[in-house]
Amino acid sequence: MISIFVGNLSYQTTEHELSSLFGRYGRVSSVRMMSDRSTGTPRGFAFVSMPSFEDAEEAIIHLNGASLGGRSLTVNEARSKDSVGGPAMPGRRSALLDSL
DNA sequence: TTTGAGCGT
Repeated sequence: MISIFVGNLSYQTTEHELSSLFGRYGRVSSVRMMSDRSTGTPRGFAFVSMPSFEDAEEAIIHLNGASLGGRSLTVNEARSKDSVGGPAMPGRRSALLDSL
């Protein structure tokens, strides 16, 4: 399972919007809109999970920089403090680096 | 408006 970070979202954007958008390029497993944990303030980003690297790669390449709700989306492999060292997992090629 | 949660060691 691959996690994809989607940033620069409009506050109007819904999980359903993202699901149908990403669904054009691959199989969407789940979409999570994030907001501030304690205040509930929208944080303007979301995570989309996809079942395979190929699905994620297609979605990232096609949707990074795309326009949604008047904003330019930021789309790339998710990282978090638990996945140290950047977007790609060890032994895997990064869709982003591969497309550059 | 840009990387999710926990809080211990």
